[in-house]
Amino acid sequence: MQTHLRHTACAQCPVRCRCVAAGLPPTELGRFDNLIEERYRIKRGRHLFRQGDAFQALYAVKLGVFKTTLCERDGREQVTGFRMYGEILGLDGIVHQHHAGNAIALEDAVVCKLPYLPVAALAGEIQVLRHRLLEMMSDEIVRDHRLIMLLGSMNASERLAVFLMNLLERQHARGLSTKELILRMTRQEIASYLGIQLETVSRIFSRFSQRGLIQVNRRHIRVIDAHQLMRLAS
Amino acid sequence: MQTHLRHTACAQCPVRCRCVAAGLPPTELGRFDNLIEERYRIKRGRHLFRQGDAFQALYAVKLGVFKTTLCERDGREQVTGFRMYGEILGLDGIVHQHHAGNAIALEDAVVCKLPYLPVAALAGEIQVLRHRLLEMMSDEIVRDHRLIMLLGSMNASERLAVFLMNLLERQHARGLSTKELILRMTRQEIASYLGIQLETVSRIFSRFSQRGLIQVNRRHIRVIDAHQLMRLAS
DNA sequence: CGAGCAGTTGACCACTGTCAATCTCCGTGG
DNA sequence: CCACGGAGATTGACAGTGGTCAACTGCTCG
Repeated sequence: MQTHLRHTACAQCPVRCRCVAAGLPPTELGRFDNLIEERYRIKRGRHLFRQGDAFQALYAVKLGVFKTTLCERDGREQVTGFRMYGEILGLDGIVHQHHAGNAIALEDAVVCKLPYLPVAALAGEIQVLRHRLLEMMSDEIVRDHRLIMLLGSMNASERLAVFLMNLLERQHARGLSTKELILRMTRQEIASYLGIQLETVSRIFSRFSQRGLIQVNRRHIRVIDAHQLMRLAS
Repeated sequence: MQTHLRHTACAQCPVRCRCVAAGLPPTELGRFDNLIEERYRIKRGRHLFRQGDAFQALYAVKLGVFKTTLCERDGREQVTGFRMYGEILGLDGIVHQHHAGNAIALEDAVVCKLPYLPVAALAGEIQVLRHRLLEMMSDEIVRDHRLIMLLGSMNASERLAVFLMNLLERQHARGLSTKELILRMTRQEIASYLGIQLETVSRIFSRFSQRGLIQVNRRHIRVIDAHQLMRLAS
């Protein structure tokens, strides 16, 4: 499932500013770094962890994109989020010591394993780390609430517009294009995330395209009228 | 908006076992207790805090029920949760130092104000408190994910069945009746929370009633066939 | 090069939303 | 004490968004 990677110091990590280690002064960064035993390469389509697995660590995405999902007894799968580099996976495992959902790589990915107990212990000593940890959890809660609002009160077009704007925003924050999008997920996965059917996703992409808001070619999206799209996302 | 209350020690608090202070040994409970300057009485319908307010503290519900909501620019309001005693409000304010949503009392309520920075500082020293804090945030994330699953993949009847079972569960955990429910919220608030219309809530209550699953009298629900209801909630 | 998965599009219809009328409490004030 | 007003809840009629089923296309990858 996973391939080991040679250790690379946090100090050299290009996504440190988004990670749990953000803001740590050099001396303490070293202590944090020592806790990270392993970095993994996860192949596209493989699980980083599964619902019900014993919880041992949080994971920081260094490269690639993951989807997080929940499975019902009856087999229905709900996508609860997409995580790209600099974001954290596994926060929902802390309460019950078991992962509450799945994390699956949408493309070949690399993660750092942050063993929970040692990190939490270090957070006792280092104030910056402690606040950062609480901040990241709070951030996840805020994002979840926004998704709840989307699912609870928007129609299909609004949902898709919000979804696109959100991806563009995250690309922008990472210094990437704000016009071009390469979707890492299938229509099915987008649909599940947005609480609609895959056919509806497809139809609305087509409608947006006809109205001159975007150009669609399978996973490749080019934004033509960002302003109009923003208005739709209200 | 708020009325001050005389200080009551955490050691005597009947809901301590559910609070952030759960599991603290007596000596350290005193230190925690010292941080809590104030306890408030909130009248029904009043805000505990508003979206955008500066974030200073978390709040533990001692008595009563709150709804948490998010407001859109266009005035749409989405209910994101209901909190009863022993639960925590305000965790979404930590990231941006501003409350990300509203908290409104559905009946006369009492809360303890837990000033964030002092509590976080104490969490640096007391391991139990630190873990408890992280646990409660993780718990909120898990609950949000379950709501996302409900909103993303269930039909209206399933949503209402899950809602009822969830309330019953929480009552059970608190030693209250598992057959009788007094709803503290309006049909409109239930509807918003479940991502449907209030008329749909009303219709499905009627349908459940006709099928002999429950008896409905406005805010008063009596469960007749819990097993069947559970099955619906799948 | 072929199989199979991903995506698009059409036809049809059901669930739920919308609008409106009515009913039932409950609190307030004459 | 009763009448009145208003908010909350129920119910009906109708309409529309989005779900379902099915056919078809075109990548992509082994």
